[in-house]
Amino acid sequence: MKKIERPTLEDVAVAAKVSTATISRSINEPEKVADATRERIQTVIRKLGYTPNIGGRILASNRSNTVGAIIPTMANAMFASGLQAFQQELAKAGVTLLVASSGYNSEEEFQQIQALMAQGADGLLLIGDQRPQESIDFLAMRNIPYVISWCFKSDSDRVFAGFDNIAAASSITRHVLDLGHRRIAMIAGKAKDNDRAKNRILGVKRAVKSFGKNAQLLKVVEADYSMENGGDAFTQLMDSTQPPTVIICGNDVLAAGAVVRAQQRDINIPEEVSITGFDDINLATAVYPALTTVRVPHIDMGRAAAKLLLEMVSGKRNPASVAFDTEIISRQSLAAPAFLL
Amino acid sequence: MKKIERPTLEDVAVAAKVSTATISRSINEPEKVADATRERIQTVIRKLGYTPNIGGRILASNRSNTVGAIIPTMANAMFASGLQAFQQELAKAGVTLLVASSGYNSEEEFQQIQALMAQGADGLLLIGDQRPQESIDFLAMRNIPYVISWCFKSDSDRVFAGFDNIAAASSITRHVLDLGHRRIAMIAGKAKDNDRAKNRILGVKRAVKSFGKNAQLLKVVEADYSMENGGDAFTQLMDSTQPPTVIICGNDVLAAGAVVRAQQRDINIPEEVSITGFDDINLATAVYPALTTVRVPHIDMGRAAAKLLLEMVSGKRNPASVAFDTEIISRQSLAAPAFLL
DNA sequence: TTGAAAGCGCTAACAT
DNA sequence: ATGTTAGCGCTTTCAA
Repeated sequence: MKKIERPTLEDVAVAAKVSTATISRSINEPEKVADATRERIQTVIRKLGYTPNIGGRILASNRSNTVGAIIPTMANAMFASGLQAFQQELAKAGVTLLVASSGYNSEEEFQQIQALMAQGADGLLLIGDQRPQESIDFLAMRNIPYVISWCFKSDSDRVFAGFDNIAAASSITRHVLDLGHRRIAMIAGKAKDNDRAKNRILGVKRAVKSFGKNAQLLKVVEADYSMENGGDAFTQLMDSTQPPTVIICGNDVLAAGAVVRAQQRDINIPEEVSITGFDDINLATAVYPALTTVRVPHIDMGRAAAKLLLEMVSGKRNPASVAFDTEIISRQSLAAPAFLL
Repeated sequence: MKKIERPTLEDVAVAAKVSTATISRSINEPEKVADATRERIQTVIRKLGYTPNIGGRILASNRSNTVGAIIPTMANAMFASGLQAFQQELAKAGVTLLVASSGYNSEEEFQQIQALMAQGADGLLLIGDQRPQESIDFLAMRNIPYVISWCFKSDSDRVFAGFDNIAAASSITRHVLDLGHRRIAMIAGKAKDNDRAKNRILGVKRAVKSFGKNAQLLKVVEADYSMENGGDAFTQLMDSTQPPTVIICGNDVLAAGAVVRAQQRDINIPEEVSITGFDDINLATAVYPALTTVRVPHIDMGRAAAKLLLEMVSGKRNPASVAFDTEIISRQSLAAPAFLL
């Protein structure tokens, strides 16, 4: 079987008896081509099975119609639905998505930034606002547009599509305090290289502090995001000499792990200790009792990030960052502390 | 601030006083360049901040070093960790990943196949072996290598990195029968456009049938993958005049939904009815009681798929498909039926 | 081991 | 509305 040569613009041009420029136009700016011509070209394209060579296109237009996303991990549901929304929004604009994962590691993220840029990404989606100067400088030097999601800063020249982690963590903490809890503990994500984890800790600390002397944050345990680790942290907290009446978790995976462990150890939630989550993923409603948690607008963030990035890629200078509200979803894992009941 | 022109191979060549060909070689086939020359070139490259223009590279080499993956959805954990493994394996080979989602819809998948190929993907990862002839022909016509994951066929010219859904479903069904269950129901994924769902149903049917007259598959309810739908299907099944003693679910999300619903309705699992899952994702251990389920080798599949695809992209004709075993993970949602206890 | 040079297929500025 | 044409930056023979 002979290898069939792939048709080029030139072939189409010859067959349709027009110039290559007209073919190019009829593909990229159809409205600039006469209807009759366009239809004739369409027919020829279909007959020849022509598809543009992406290399030629990128080379000539200096645009790849591709953007990259670097997320900490795809292995849990946390980023998945936001990423999906991001991709779908891009697809509408004919832009495709390159993905890479950093494993919550700044060095690895830097590698992936370079890799995606080397692949010609026109823009980048990054998670969180904490990265080494090296990465920031690199992005600036290469002048590539990027938007940051999962966090928000108002006083920054960077562009965000996210929410205020400090405020969100403070609000769930205040909610917990309002219910009467005074002895609070936290199971947080590892704060290293992770400003979301860091800020959630900060938010809890601030809310407790500003509540006054009566309330205290007994302990903050940091753990990598997994149910197992959440369970271990729970054990550690409950076995301490002064156990908390509520445990605020930096994420639903950790919280779910804590709830499951409580069950195994026959500790009643929320009677003996309350637990709260963060993110509102599937897991939150799977555990028993279901998690009271902070709902994060995954889908909206993904969509907004895509829109912003698309604008920036097509030349808009400094689009306004967008901040989303979070919402406390009340379920059964949180109640007033026992001594009040 | 003046826009700095991005340096090209030519610039590097001039600065290093060699030809562009040598620079190109020192990047792509370093061993073919004298050590001294290579080092000199390296220095210049760093000084100028040179990075290759991807368009030029693709155009000249006719290779994009990019592969695409089209998965039904990123919005649940099912495909996430396999995709992550796939990407990481690719990254080792300097290949980047384009992703798109099809929403379990063949037509949409076809669109995405075209989109990713138009973006120059050198190869494709597809989920499942069921797609319209249109898609198959298109892939064949364009002669693009692709591997199929999440299922397996031995008598096919396509390349698979997956497992046998029929066998896996049969094995959990036999396990259930061995425990003494005779009245079985199933909550399956929607079979349309989804051969994994279809084959899992088939596997259950076959195992029940070959067990003989005593056992019967009362009913198969199809539902889109969500906990809510799983719960609704559970209700429907339990409210029927002849409720089952065990419900085999086509996926952990559906099973988790069923377990949660049982809790809400105060139906004891596994005393009143047993439930089994499929996939072994996080959710399986979050619900109470934890799901007895079929473990699918997500990570291994992702890795194997990447290796196969990489081979095919670099010219290997027909690498051997790889089949993985699944494993039944026993937890607490499955027990012998009440009348045997 | 290195260099010269011919494209790769497309877009976009300009001309008509 | 359409055509002409000059590159875009790189890889890859072929020759030296």
